[in-house]
Amino acid sequence: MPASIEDVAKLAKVSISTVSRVLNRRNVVNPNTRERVEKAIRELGYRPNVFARGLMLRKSNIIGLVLPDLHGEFYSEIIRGANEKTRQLGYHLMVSAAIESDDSHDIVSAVSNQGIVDGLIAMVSETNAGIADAISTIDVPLVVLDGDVQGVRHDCVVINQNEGAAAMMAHLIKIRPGKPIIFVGGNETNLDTIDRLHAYRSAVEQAGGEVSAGDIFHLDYDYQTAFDLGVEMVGKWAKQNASVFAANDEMAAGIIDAAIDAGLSVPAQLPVVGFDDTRIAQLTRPRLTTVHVPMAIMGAAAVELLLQRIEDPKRPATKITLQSELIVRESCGASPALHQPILREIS
Amino acid sequence: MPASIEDVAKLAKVSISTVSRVLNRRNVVNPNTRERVEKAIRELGYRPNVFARGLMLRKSNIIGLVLPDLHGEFYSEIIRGANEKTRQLGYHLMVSAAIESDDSHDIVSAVSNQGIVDGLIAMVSETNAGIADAISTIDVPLVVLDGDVQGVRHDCVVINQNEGAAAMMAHLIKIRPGKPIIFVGGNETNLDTIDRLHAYRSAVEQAGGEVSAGDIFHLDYDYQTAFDLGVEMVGKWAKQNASVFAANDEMAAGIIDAAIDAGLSVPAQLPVVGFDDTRIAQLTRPRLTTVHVPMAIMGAAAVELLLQRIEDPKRPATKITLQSELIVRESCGASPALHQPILREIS
DNA sequence: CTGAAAGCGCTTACAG
DNA sequence: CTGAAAGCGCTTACAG
Repeated sequence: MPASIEDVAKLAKVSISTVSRVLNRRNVVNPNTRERVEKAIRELGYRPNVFARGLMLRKSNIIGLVLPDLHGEFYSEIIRGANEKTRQLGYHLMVSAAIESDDSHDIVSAVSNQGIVDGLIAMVSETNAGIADAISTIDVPLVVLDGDVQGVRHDCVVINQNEGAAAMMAHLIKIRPGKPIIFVGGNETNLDTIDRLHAYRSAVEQAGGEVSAGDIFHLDYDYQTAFDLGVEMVGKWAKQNASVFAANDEMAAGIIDAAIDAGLSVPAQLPVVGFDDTRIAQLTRPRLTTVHVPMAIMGAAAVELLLQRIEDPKRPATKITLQSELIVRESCGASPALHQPILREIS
Repeated sequence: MPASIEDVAKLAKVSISTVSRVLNRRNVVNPNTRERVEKAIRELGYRPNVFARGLMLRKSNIIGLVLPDLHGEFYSEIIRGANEKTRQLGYHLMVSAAIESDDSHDIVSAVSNQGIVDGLIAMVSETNAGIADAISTIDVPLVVLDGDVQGVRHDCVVINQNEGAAAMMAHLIKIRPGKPIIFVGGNETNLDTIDRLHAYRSAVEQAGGEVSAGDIFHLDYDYQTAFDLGVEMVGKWAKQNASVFAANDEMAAGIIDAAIDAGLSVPAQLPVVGFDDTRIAQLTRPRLTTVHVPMAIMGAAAVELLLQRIEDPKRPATKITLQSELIVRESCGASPALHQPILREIS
């Protein structure tokens, strides 16, 4: 049984009020008294009981992070950024992600309904996700990542994907003017895919082209399915002098590998670009031209925002927009030197 | 202000004792009464206060997971496995990882000293880490991942790396009998590297070879440093008809890329193999021959073990050993068909 | 500057 | 089967 505040009080021959005061550095405690108390605390190895404290203060110093998934670098980078900021600011991080067996409601309640977190960061990556409903029922400060939830007042941090995606499209169009660009996205209801596809359409139309349904594919962000698609399509795409714009790096890698297996040279016969700028982007050969998305920073920014909200519950809702950035490597067929001028043109 | 147990009691016209009883499904409560109470609970949207409950029960249903780092797939897979099992068993997961600014003591205390977790899973990956000291001071049930901590009674789950590493070495020796094998490890104090290097030495000696200091390199598990080393050494290694045994997939990828950039063909002129079987292993060309390490399972097993210990504090300390497994792909120069016979020989 | 006392929201013997 | 009461370990007015 660990020492309680009463044990400390007895040892230091003061009341528990005084012990509590030195703990919370409130009103000035007499230096001598304080020293006695501190000595007792040390001797007893006393640490305040979090539950008793939480009961009074209604604060746990724990924030929750709810993710739709835990596969891949994308999410782990968010956790990494959130962990760092959380620790720096003296909080703790409770992480929860969807598992196969649960509907999205469970995920949120798993971390929030217990009432133990002081606030919640939730990533909403699907438009149709019940997670949005679930979120709308929670009653702690909330920061939404990536998406938006109707009907709840909340802060959010999003990535301006449009910017990076538009730069990428401009880049591809510049390299192969008038040639088709294939879009390989994730699920149709996935918010990131929606954003990136939107940028794709705009760019194609703006360039005077026409968006063809046959140029758009919806997969699942995985290497293997993209590889399989590539096996089937890569020859045809090369014949059209097309380029491939994949909505994440893994799918780009899959398509590149399929192309190479088919004896095509990337980028010469088929430029392929990705999105996210994960580690994978530097491991493929050719190295991936992609769009950098600051995932760890997103996690950290969310934590900061949330803690500000916890401190001041009625500050105006804030939206932080992080910029994405075109990273030109080898898989698009343009030397990095080409990069600057192009960027300038579209800005 | 959320509803309290008293609000429920009033609405249902019973005492708080009765409300508490229906909540905890203790002694049979009269069905009629129970129904009244449950109705009140529903109407009020009542949820028990975790802090008050924790104060009485001394239980938070939160377990802590302390990791040395959060970069890369290795750790994220552990989190994924732990998250799944934790949720299945009705617990919550608090994650904490080292950040640059702290000494290892901070990491552990960040999650355990608050006294809020019911138990702790800690990964110890360095022999010299102060984290071991820090861990020895904690007073909740503990499961150690990968390493071992002196002087504390604890359960642990480890990977039998020796098995996979030995199989890999036998495989390499079989392919190029009598030729040198280069070992590229992580830090010298890293437990995984120590294990893998040990298997390396044994295998070389057992094959009648001699371990040469010049064949052993200690890097940092990163792609880039391995690539740099490769740039420098790859030609020499190829001339010696050597093979390269890297202690993780990323470094193997770095060396492969360096070899290819140098105009060498992998595996024909330089077989290179990895360790861990992360996603990267399937993205490299040639695909990596590597050793599969069940990371997610390790995370899940640790959670299970911890919860068993929490339930029964005096059960004997248990050690779970998970097997690693040689995965033959392309980068070693042996067709998978060769795989089975070789495995049989060494077993 | 310090102490006695109330109260946070629960659980759990103890009576009835 | 149900209620009154004590107690978990804190914080915080309120007096002094």
